[in-house]
Amino acid sequence: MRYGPEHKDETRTKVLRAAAAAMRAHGTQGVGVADIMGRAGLTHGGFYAHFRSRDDLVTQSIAFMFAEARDRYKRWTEGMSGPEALAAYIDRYVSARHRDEPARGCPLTTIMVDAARSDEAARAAFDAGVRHMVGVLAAWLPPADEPAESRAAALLAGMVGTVALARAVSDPAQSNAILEAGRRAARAAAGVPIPEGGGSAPRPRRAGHGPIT
Amino acid sequence: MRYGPEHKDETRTKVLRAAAAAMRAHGTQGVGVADIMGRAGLTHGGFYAHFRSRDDLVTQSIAFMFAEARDRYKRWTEGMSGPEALAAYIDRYVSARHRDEPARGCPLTTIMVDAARSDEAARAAFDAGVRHMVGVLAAWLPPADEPAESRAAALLAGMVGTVALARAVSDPAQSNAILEAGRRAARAAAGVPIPEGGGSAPRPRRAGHGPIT
DNA sequence: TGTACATCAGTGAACGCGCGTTCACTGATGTAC
DNA sequence: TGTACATCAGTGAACGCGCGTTCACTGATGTAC
Repeated sequence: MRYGPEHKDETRTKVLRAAAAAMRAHGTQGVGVADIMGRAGLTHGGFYAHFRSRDDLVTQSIAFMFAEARDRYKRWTEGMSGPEALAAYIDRYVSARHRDEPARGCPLTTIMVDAARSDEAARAAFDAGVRHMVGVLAAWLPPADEPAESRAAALLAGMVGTVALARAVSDPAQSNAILEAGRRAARAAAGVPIPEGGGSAPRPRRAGHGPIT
Repeated sequence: MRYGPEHKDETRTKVLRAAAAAMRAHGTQGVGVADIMGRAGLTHGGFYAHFRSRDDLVTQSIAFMFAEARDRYKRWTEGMSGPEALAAYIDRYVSARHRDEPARGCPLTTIMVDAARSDEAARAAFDAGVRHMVGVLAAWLPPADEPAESRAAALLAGMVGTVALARAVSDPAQSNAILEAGRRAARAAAGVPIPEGGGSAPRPRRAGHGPIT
Protein backbone atom coordinates (compact mmCIF):
# COMPACT_ATOMS: atom_id res chain seq x y z
CA MET A 1 0.00 0.00 0.00
CA ARG A 2 2.79 2.47 -0.56
CA TYR A 3 1.69 5.82 -1.98
CA GLY A 4 3.26 8.87 -3.58
CA PRO A 5 5.27 11.35 -1.53
CA GLU A 6 2.49 13.91 -1.01
CA HIS A 7 -0.13 11.29 -0.23
CA LYS A 8 0.43 11.40 3.52
CA ASP A 9 -0.10 15.15 3.65
CA GLU A 10 -3.31 14.79 1.71
CA THR A 11 -4.58 12.17 4.12
CA ARG A 12 -3.64 14.32 7.07
CA THR A 13 -5.60 17.23 5.64
CA LYS A 14 -8.57 14.95 4.99
CA VAL A 15 -8.55 13.84 8.63
CA LEU A 16 -8.21 17.42 9.85
CA ARG A 17 -11.09 18.57 7.69
CA ALA A 18 -13.30 15.77 9.01
CA ALA A 19 -12.24 16.47 12.60
CA ALA A 20 -12.81 20.21 12.27
CA ALA A 21 -16.35 19.68 10.96
CA ALA A 22 -17.27 17.01 13.50
CA MET A 23 -15.87 18.96 16.43
CA ARG A 24 -17.79 22.07 15.48
CA ALA A 25 -20.97 20.00 15.40
CA HIS A 26 -20.38 17.93 18.54
CA GLY A 27 -17.70 19.73 20.53
CA THR A 28 -14.01 18.91 20.78
CA GLN A 29 -14.83 16.08 23.21
CA GLY A 30 -17.95 14.91 21.42
CA VAL A 31 -16.41 12.76 18.68
CA GLY A 32 -14.13 9.77 18.92
CA VAL A 33 -10.92 9.06 17.07
CA ALA A 34 -12.45 6.06 15.30
CA ASP A 35 -15.44 8.11 14.17
CA ILE A 36 -13.28 10.88 12.76
CA MET A 37 -11.02 8.44 10.92
CA GLY A 38 -14.12 6.73 9.54
CA ARG A 39 -15.43 10.06 8.21
CA ALA A 40 -12.10 10.51 6.46
CA GLY A 41 -12.47 7.05 4.88
CA LEU A 42 -9.84 5.34 7.05
CA THR A 43 -9.64 2.99 10.01
CA HIS A 44 -8.69 4.15 13.47
CA GLY A 45 -5.37 2.30 13.64
CA GLY A 46 -3.65 4.72 11.31
CA PHE A 47 -4.42 7.74 13.42
CA TYR A 48 -1.13 7.82 15.31
CA ALA A 49 0.89 7.98 12.14
CA HIS A 50 -0.50 11.52 11.74
CA PHE A 51 -1.07 12.85 15.27
CA ARG A 52 0.74 12.44 18.55
CA SER A 53 -2.48 12.10 20.53
CA ARG A 54 -6.14 13.04 20.51
CA ASP A 55 -5.30 16.33 22.26
CA ASP A 56 -2.83 17.06 19.49
CA LEU A 57 -5.64 16.57 16.97
CA VAL A 58 -7.85 18.98 18.90
CA THR A 59 -5.18 21.69 18.81
CA GLN A 60 -4.47 21.22 15.13
CA SER A 61 -8.17 21.10 14.30
CA ILE A 62 -8.75 24.43 15.99
CA ALA A 63 -5.98 26.02 13.96
CA PHE A 64 -7.43 24.39 10.86
CA MET A 65 -10.92 25.78 11.53
CA PHE A 66 -9.62 29.30 11.82
CA ALA A 67 -7.59 28.91 8.63
CA GLU A 68 -10.73 27.76 6.80
CA ALA A 69 -12.65 30.69 8.25
CA ARG A 70 -10.01 33.10 7.06
CA ASP A 71 -10.10 31.76 3.51
CA ARG A 72 -13.85 32.10 3.44
CA TYR A 73 -14.29 35.65 4.60
CA LYS A 74 -11.54 36.73 2.24
CA ARG A 75 -13.44 35.17 -0.65
CA TRP A 76 -16.71 36.87 0.31
CA THR A 77 -15.37 40.33 0.83
CA GLU A 78 -12.91 40.43 -2.05
CA GLY A 79 -12.70 43.92 -3.53
CA MET A 80 -15.20 45.39 -1.09
CA SER A 81 -14.75 48.60 0.89
CA GLY A 82 -14.66 48.46 4.68
CA PRO A 83 -18.33 49.27 5.27
CA GLU A 84 -19.44 46.93 2.47
CA ALA A 85 -17.36 44.08 3.83
CA LEU A 86 -18.64 44.72 7.34
CA ALA A 87 -22.28 44.64 6.23
CA ALA A 88 -21.77 41.48 4.19
CA TYR A 89 -19.92 39.77 7.00
CA ILE A 90 -22.48 40.59 9.66
CA ASP A 91 -25.37 39.42 7.51
CA ARG A 92 -23.67 36.14 6.71
CA TYR A 93 -22.52 35.61 10.26
CA VAL A 94 -25.74 36.37 12.08
CA SER A 95 -27.96 34.28 9.85
CA ALA A 96 -30.26 31.26 10.05
CA ARG A 97 -27.90 29.38 7.78
CA HIS A 98 -24.96 29.87 10.09
CA ARG A 99 -27.08 28.87 13.06
CA ASP A 100 -28.29 25.72 11.31
CA GLU A 101 -24.91 24.54 10.04
CA PRO A 102 -22.46 24.60 12.91
CA ALA A 103 -20.19 22.09 11.17
CA ARG A 104 -19.49 24.67 8.46
CA GLY A 105 -19.57 27.69 10.71
CA CYS A 106 -17.27 29.91 12.68
CA PRO A 107 -15.15 28.10 15.29
CA LEU A 108 -15.88 30.72 17.93
CA THR A 109 -19.57 29.92 18.20
CA THR A 110 -18.99 26.23 18.85
CA ILE A 111 -15.51 25.77 20.30
CA MET A 112 -15.58 28.77 22.62
CA VAL A 113 -16.78 26.89 25.68
CA ASP A 114 -14.59 23.86 24.96
CA ALA A 115 -11.58 26.13 24.55
CA ALA A 116 -11.96 27.44 28.10
CA ARG A 117 -11.47 23.84 29.29
CA SER A 118 -8.71 22.77 26.88
CA ASP A 119 -4.97 22.46 27.32
CA GLU A 120 -2.52 25.27 26.73
CA ALA A 121 -1.69 24.45 23.11
CA ALA A 122 -5.33 24.37 22.07
CA ARG A 123 -6.01 27.63 23.87
CA ALA A 124 -3.07 29.29 22.14
CA ALA A 125 -4.50 28.26 18.76
CA PHE A 126 -7.83 29.69 19.86
CA ASP A 127 -6.31 32.97 21.06
CA ALA A 128 -4.60 33.47 17.72
CA GLY A 129 -7.88 32.95 15.90
CA VAL A 130 -9.74 35.46 18.05
CA ARG A 131 -6.99 38.02 17.73
CA HIS A 132 -7.04 37.71 13.96
CA MET A 133 -10.80 38.09 13.70
CA VAL A 134 -10.84 41.13 15.97
CA GLY A 135 -8.12 42.68 13.79
CA VAL A 136 -10.08 42.08 10.60
CA LEU A 137 -13.26 43.64 11.99
CA ALA A 138 -11.33 46.57 13.45
CA ALA A 139 -9.84 47.34 10.03
CA TRP A 140 -13.30 47.44 8.49
CA LEU A 141 -14.87 49.69 11.13
CA PRO A 142 -15.27 53.39 10.40
CA PRO A 143 -13.31 55.75 12.68
CA ALA A 144 -14.94 56.83 15.94
CA ASP A 145 -14.08 58.02 19.45
CA GLU A 146 -13.54 54.62 20.96
CA PRO A 147 -10.63 52.55 19.61
CA ALA A 148 -11.53 50.29 16.68
CA GLU A 149 -10.10 47.22 18.41
CA SER A 150 -12.40 47.72 21.34
CA ARG A 151 -15.48 48.21 19.19
CA ALA A 152 -14.51 45.19 17.10
CA ALA A 153 -14.21 42.99 20.20
CA ALA A 154 -17.67 44.01 21.41
CA LEU A 155 -19.15 43.51 17.95
CA LEU A 156 -17.63 40.05 17.66
CA ALA A 157 -18.77 39.06 21.15
CA GLY A 158 -22.30 40.15 20.29
CA MET A 159 -22.40 38.19 17.05
CA VAL A 160 -20.91 35.10 18.64
CA GLY A 161 -23.34 35.27 21.54
CA THR A 162 -26.31 35.72 19.23
CA VAL A 163 -25.51 32.73 17.05
CA ALA A 164 -24.62 30.49 19.99
CA LEU A 165 -27.75 31.44 21.91
CA ALA A 166 -30.01 31.07 18.86
CA ARG A 167 -28.57 27.59 18.39
CA ALA A 168 -29.12 26.63 22.01
CA VAL A 169 -32.76 27.67 22.05
CA SER A 170 -34.96 24.94 20.60
CA ASP A 171 -38.16 26.91 20.09
CA PRO A 172 -37.94 28.14 16.45
CA ALA A 173 -39.83 31.39 17.03
CA GLN A 174 -37.68 32.35 20.01
CA SER A 175 -34.52 31.36 18.17
CA ASN A 176 -35.45 33.48 15.16
CA ALA A 177 -36.29 36.41 17.38
CA ILE A 178 -32.88 36.25 19.07
CA LEU A 179 -31.17 36.03 15.70
CA GLU A 180 -32.97 39.02 14.26
CA ALA A 181 -32.49 41.15 17.36
CA GLY A 182 -28.80 40.28 17.42
CA ARG A 183 -28.37 41.11 13.77
CA ARG A 184 -29.98 44.52 14.20
CA ALA A 185 -27.80 45.25 17.20
CA ALA A 186 -24.66 44.17 15.32
CA ARG A 187 -25.50 46.41 12.38
CA ALA A 188 -26.15 49.30 14.71
CA ALA A 189 -22.89 48.73 16.56
CA ALA A 190 -21.00 48.59 13.28
CA GLY A 191 -22.66 51.69 11.86
CA VAL A 192 -24.21 49.70 9.01
CA PRO A 193 -27.57 51.10 7.80
CA ILE A 194 -30.48 48.84 8.81
CA PRO A 195 -32.88 47.79 6.01
CA GLU A 196 -36.42 48.90 6.83
CA GLY A 197 -38.01 45.50 6.21
CA GLY A 198 -35.94 44.05 9.00
CA GLY A 199 -34.54 41.54 6.53
CA SER A 200 -35.52 38.45 8.48
CA ALA A 201 -35.07 35.40 6.31
CA PRO A 202 -37.37 32.37 6.52
CA ARG A 203 -36.00 29.47 8.54
CA PRO A 204 -34.73 26.48 6.64
CA ARG A 205 -33.95 24.04 9.47
CA ARG A 206 -31.77 21.81 7.34
CA ALA A 207 -31.27 23.78 4.16
CA GLY A 208 -28.34 25.75 2.80
CA HIS A 209 -25.25 24.32 1.19
CA GLY A 210 -22.51 26.88 0.92
CA PRO A 211 -19.88 27.29 3.57
CA ILE A 212 -20.39 29.88 6.25
CA THR A 213 -18.14 31.65 8.63
CA MET B 1 -29.52 4.00 58.03
CA ARG B 2 -33.08 5.18 57.97
CA TYR B 3 -33.52 8.96 58.09
CA GLY B 4 -36.29 11.45 58.71
CA PRO B 5 -39.00 12.07 56.10
CA GLU B 6 -37.46 15.20 54.52
CA HIS B 7 -33.94 13.78 54.49
CA LYS B 8 -34.22 12.37 50.98
CA ASP B 9 -35.27 15.71 49.54
CA GLU B 10 -32.34 17.39 51.24
CA THR B 11 -29.94 14.87 49.79
CA ARG B 12 -31.46 15.31 46.35
CA THR B 13 -30.97 19.05 46.57
CA LYS B 14 -27.39 18.56 47.73
CA VAL B 15 -26.67 16.38 44.69
CA LEU B 16 -28.37 18.87 42.36
CA ARG B 17 -26.37 21.74 43.79
CA ALA B 18 -23.12 19.82 43.32
CA ALA B 19 -24.11 18.78 39.80
CA ALA B 20 -25.14 22.30 38.79
CA ALA B 21 -21.82 23.74 39.93
CA ALA B 22 -19.69 21.00 38.38
CA MET B 23 -21.55 21.10 35.08
CA ARG B 24 -21.14 24.83 34.78
CA ALA B 25 -17.41 24.41 35.32
CA HIS B 26 -16.86 21.36 33.11
CA GLY B 27 -19.90 21.11 30.83
CA THR B 28 -22.89 18.81 31.14
CA GLN B 29 -20.82 15.93 29.76
CA GLY B 30 -17.62 16.83 31.58
CA VAL B 31 -18.35 15.30 35.01
CA GLY B 32 -19.18 11.75 35.98
CA VAL B 33 -21.93 10.46 38.20
CA ALA B 34 -19.45 9.14 40.78
CA ASP B 35 -17.66 12.48 40.91
CA ILE B 36 -20.87 14.42 41.46
CA MET B 37 -22.05 12.05 44.18
CA GLY B 38 -18.63 12.35 45.81
CA ARG B 39 -18.90 16.15 45.83
CA ALA B 40 -22.24 15.75 47.59
CA GLY B 41 -20.61 13.51 50.20
CA LEU B 42 -22.14 10.25 48.95
CA THR B 43 -21.15 7.18 46.98
CA HIS B 44 -22.23 6.61 43.39
CA GLY B 45 -24.48 3.62 44.15
CA GLY B 46 -27.23 5.73 45.62
CA PHE B 47 -27.58 7.90 42.56
CA TYR B 48 -30.47 6.00 41.00
CA ALA B 49 -32.61 6.38 44.07
CA HIS B 50 -32.82 10.08 43.14
CA PHE B 51 -32.58 10.25 39.36
CA ARG B 52 -33.81 8.04 36.54
CA SER B 53 -30.60 8.40 34.57
CA ARG B 54 -27.67 10.69 33.99
CA ASP B 55 -29.64 12.55 31.31
CA ASP B 56 -32.40 13.10 33.83
CA LEU B 57 -29.83 14.68 36.15
CA VAL B 58 -28.67 16.99 33.36
CA THR B 59 -32.20 18.21 32.73
CA GLN B 60 -32.93 18.77 36.39
CA SER B 61 -29.59 20.46 36.95
CA ILE B 62 -30.29 22.95 34.18
CA ALA B 63 -33.62 23.85 35.75
CA PHE B 64 -31.87 24.12 39.11
CA MET B 65 -29.19 26.48 37.76
CA PHE B 66 -31.82 28.86 36.39
CA ALA B 67 -33.74 28.77 39.67
CA GLU B 68 -30.55 29.69 41.53
CA ALA B 69 -29.88 32.47 39.04
CA ARG B 70 -33.37 33.84 39.55
CA ASP B 71 -33.01 33.92 43.31
CA ARG B 72 -29.74 35.78 42.99
CA TYR B 73 -30.70 38.57 40.67
CA LYS B 74 -33.83 39.15 42.74
CA ARG B 75 -31.68 39.57 45.83
CA TRP B 76 -29.35 42.03 44.10
CA THR B 77 -31.96 44.24 42.58
CA GLU B 78 -34.45 44.30 45.43
CA GLY B 79 -36.16 47.65 45.66
CA MET B 80 -34.31 49.12 42.66
CA SER B 81 -35.90 51.00 39.78
CA GLY B 82 -35.64 49.54 36.26
CA PRO B 83 -32.60 51.56 35.16
CA GLU B 84 -30.83 50.98 38.47
CA ALA B 85 -31.45 47.24 38.32
CA LEU B 86 -30.28 47.13 34.72
CA ALA B 87 -27.04 48.94 35.51
CA ALA B 88 -26.37 46.74 38.52
CA TYR B 89 -27.12 43.57 36.61
CA ILE B 90 -24.92 44.44 33.64
CA ASP B 91 -21.99 45.36 35.85
CA ARG B 92 -22.25 42.14 37.83
CA TYR B 93 -22.78 40.02 34.76
CA VAL B 94 -20.06 41.38 32.53
CA SER B 95 -17.34 41.26 35.16
CA ALA B 96 -14.00 39.60 35.82
CA ARG B 97 -15.54 37.80 38.76
CA HIS B 98 -18.25 36.23 36.66
CA ARG B 99 -15.69 35.24 34.06
CA ASP B 100 -13.42 33.66 36.66
CA GLU B 101 -16.10 31.70 38.51
CA PRO B 102 -18.13 29.77 35.96
CA ALA B 103 -19.30 27.30 38.62
CA ARG B 104 -21.20 30.11 40.35
CA GLY B 105 -22.19 31.95 37.22
CA CYS B 106 -25.05 32.23 34.77
CA PRO B 107 -26.02 28.94 33.11
CA LEU B 108 -26.24 30.55 29.69
CA THR B 109 -22.54 31.30 29.43
CA THR B 110 -21.49 27.71 30.11
CA ILE B 111 -24.35 25.41 29.18
CA MET B 112 -25.35 27.20 25.97
CA VAL B 113 -23.27 25.07 23.65
CA ASP B 114 -24.07 21.85 25.50
CA ALA B 115 -27.78 22.67 25.35
CA ALA B 116 -27.72 22.73 21.56
CA ARG B 117 -26.59 19.08 21.70
CA SER B 118 -28.84 17.85 24.51
CA ASP B 119 -32.09 15.91 24.49
CA GLU B 120 -35.52 17.49 24.28
CA ALA B 121 -36.21 17.65 28.01
CA ALA B 122 -32.93 19.44 28.74
CA ARG B 123 -33.51 21.87 25.90
CA ALA B 124 -37.00 22.67 27.18
CA ALA B 125 -35.54 23.53 30.60
CA PHE B 126 -33.01 25.74 28.86
CA ASP B 127 -35.66 27.48 26.73
CA ALA B 128 -37.67 28.33 29.81
CA GLY B 129 -34.61 29.83 31.45
CA VAL B 130 -33.77 32.01 28.46
CA ARG B 131 -37.35 33.16 28.09
CA HIS B 132 -37.46 34.18 31.73
CA MET B 133 -34.21 36.14 31.57
CA VAL B 134 -35.26 37.98 28.43
CA GLY B 135 -38.53 38.89 30.13
CA VAL B 136 -36.74 40.27 33.18
CA LEU B 137 -34.38 42.43 31.12
CA ALA B 138 -37.24 43.63 28.93
CA ALA B 139 -39.16 44.81 31.96
CA TRP B 140 -36.17 46.85 33.14
CA LEU B 141 -35.46 48.51 29.78
CA PRO B 142 -36.68 52.05 29.19
CA PRO B 143 -39.28 52.47 26.42
CA ALA B 144 -38.00 52.95 22.85
CA ASP B 145 -39.00 52.43 19.22
CA GLU B 146 -37.98 48.83 18.99
CA PRO B 147 -39.87 46.33 21.19
CA ALA B 148 -38.34 45.78 24.61
CA GLU B 149 -38.24 41.99 24.15
CA SER B 150 -36.13 42.38 21.05
CA ARG B 151 -33.70 44.78 22.67
CA ALA B 152 -33.51 42.53 25.71
CA ALA B 153 -32.64 39.50 23.56
CA ALA B 154 -29.84 41.38 21.82
CA LEU B 155 -28.54 42.72 25.12
CA LEU B 156 -28.53 39.26 26.68
CA ALA B 157 -26.81 37.72 23.64
CA GLY B 158 -24.12 40.38 23.80
CA MET B 159 -23.46 39.87 27.50
CA VAL B 160 -23.43 36.10 27.18
CA GLY B 161 -21.07 36.25 24.20
CA THR B 162 -18.75 38.64 26.00
CA VAL B 163 -18.39 36.52 29.12
CA ALA B 164 -18.05 33.26 27.18
CA LEU B 165 -15.45 34.71 24.83
CA ALA B 166 -13.51 36.35 27.65
CA ARG B 167 -13.41 32.97 29.37
CA ALA B 168 -12.24 31.16 26.26
CA VAL B 169 -9.35 33.53 25.58
CA SER B 170 -6.35 32.59 27.71
CA ASP B 171 -4.28 35.76 27.27
CA PRO B 172 -5.25 37.93 30.28
CA ALA B 173 -4.85 41.26 28.50
CA GLN B 174 -6.97 40.19 25.55
CA SER B 175 -9.56 38.67 27.85
CA ASN B 176 -9.82 41.87 29.89
CA ALA B 177 -10.10 43.96 26.74
CA ILE B 178 -13.01 41.85 25.49
CA LEU B 179 -14.71 42.10 28.85
CA GLU B 180 -14.40 45.84 29.05
CA ALA B 181 -15.49 46.41 25.46
CA GLY B 182 -18.49 44.14 25.98
CA ARG B 183 -19.49 45.90 29.16
CA ARG B 184 -19.37 49.30 27.48
CA ALA B 185 -21.45 48.01 24.59
CA ALA B 186 -24.01 46.44 26.95
CA ARG B 187 -24.36 49.68 28.91
CA ALA B 188 -24.81 51.62 25.70
CA ALA B 189 -27.39 49.17 24.38
CA ALA B 190 -29.30 49.38 27.66
CA GLY B 191 -29.20 53.16 27.84
CA VAL B 192 -27.15 53.07 31.04
CA PRO B 193 -24.78 56.05 31.49
CA ILE B 194 -21.14 55.01 31.08
CA PRO B 195 -18.73 56.01 33.88
CA GLU B 196 -15.90 58.13 32.50
CA GLY B 197 -13.09 56.11 34.07
CA GLY B 198 -14.18 53.07 32.13
CA GLY B 199 -14.63 51.23 35.40
CA SER B 200 -12.31 48.37 34.54
CA ALA B 201 -11.60 46.31 37.62
CA PRO B 202 -8.26 44.61 38.22
CA ARG B 203 -8.14 40.92 37.38
CA PRO B 204 -8.21 38.48 40.27
CA ARG B 205 -7.69 35.16 38.48
CA ARG B 206 -8.93 33.09 41.39
CA ALA B 207 -10.40 35.62 43.76
CA GLY B 208 -13.95 36.57 44.65
CA HIS B 209 -16.31 34.63 46.85
CA GLY B 210 -19.86 35.78 46.45
CA PRO B 211 -22.26 34.11 44.01
CA ILE B 212 -22.66 35.61 40.59
CA THR B 213 -25.27 35.35 37.89
C1' DT C 1 14.91 -3.60 -19.16
C1' DG C 2 13.88 -6.76 -15.62
C1' DT C 3 14.08 -8.67 -10.88
C1' DA C 4 14.60 -8.60 -5.67
C1' DC C 5 14.34 -5.97 -1.82
C1' DA C 6 13.17 -2.13 1.43
C1' DT C 7 9.83 1.20 2.85
C1' DC C 8 5.97 2.78 5.33
C1' DA C 9 0.75 4.34 5.10
C1' DG C 10 -2.80 1.93 6.45
C1' DT C 11 -5.24 -2.36 8.78
C1' DG C 12 -7.56 -4.70 12.45
C1' DA C 13 -7.20 -7.17 16.73
C1' DA C 14 -6.22 -6.40 21.43
C1' DC C 15 -5.19 -3.69 25.75
C1' DG C 16 -6.64 -0.98 29.80
C1' DC C 17 -9.33 2.27 31.76
C1' DG C 18 -13.29 5.04 33.04
C1' DC C 19 -17.99 5.55 33.20
C1' DG C 20 -23.13 4.63 33.44
C1' DT C 21 -25.88 1.33 35.39
C1' DT C 22 -27.41 -2.70 38.31
C1' DC C 23 -27.99 -5.23 42.47
C1' DA C 24 -27.54 -7.79 46.80
C1' DC C 25 -26.74 -6.09 51.12
C1' DT C 26 -26.55 -2.94 55.52
C1' DG C 27 -28.28 -0.85 59.52
C1' DA C 28 -30.55 3.18 61.87
C1' DT C 29 -35.08 4.63 62.64
C1' DG C 30 -40.19 4.51 62.59
C1' DT C 31 -44.16 1.47 63.58
C1' DA C 32 -46.96 -2.42 65.51
C1' DC C 33 -47.86 -5.11 69.23
C1' DT D 1 -42.91 1.31 78.41
C1' DG D 2 -40.42 -2.15 76.11
C1' DT D 3 -39.48 -5.44 72.26
C1' DA D 4 -39.55 -7.34 67.41
C1' DC D 5 -40.10 -6.28 62.89
C1' DA D 6 -40.41 -3.62 58.46
C1' DT D 7 -38.64 0.10 55.78
C1' DC D 8 -35.60 2.20 52.63
C1' DA D 9 -31.52 5.73 51.91
C1' DG D 10 -27.21 4.69 51.17
C1' DT D 11 -23.07 1.25 50.25
C1' DG D 12 -19.72 -0.99 47.41
C1' DA D 13 -18.72 -4.69 44.27
C1' DA D 14 -19.58 -6.03 39.66
C1' DC D 15 -21.31 -5.61 34.74
C1' DG D 16 -20.80 -4.09 29.94
C1' DC D 17 -19.54 -0.90 26.77
C1' DG D 18 -16.98 2.64 24.36
C1' DC D 19 -12.90 4.94 23.69
C1' DG D 20 -7.82 6.19 23.40
C1' DT D 21 -3.81 3.86 22.45
C1' DT D 22 -0.58 0.08 20.98
C1' DC D 23 1.32 -3.22 17.91
C1' DA D 24 2.30 -7.03 14.73
C1' DC D 25 1.19 -7.37 10.17
C1' DT D 26 0.05 -6.25 5.01
C1' DG D 27 1.04 -5.11 0.44
C1' DA D 28 1.65 -1.53 -3.28
C1' DT D 29 5.22 1.30 -4.85
C1' DG D 30 9.91 3.35 -5.10
C1' DT D 31 14.87 2.06 -5.35
C1' DA D 32 19.14 -0.73 -6.10
C1' DC D 33 21.38 -3.86 -8.81
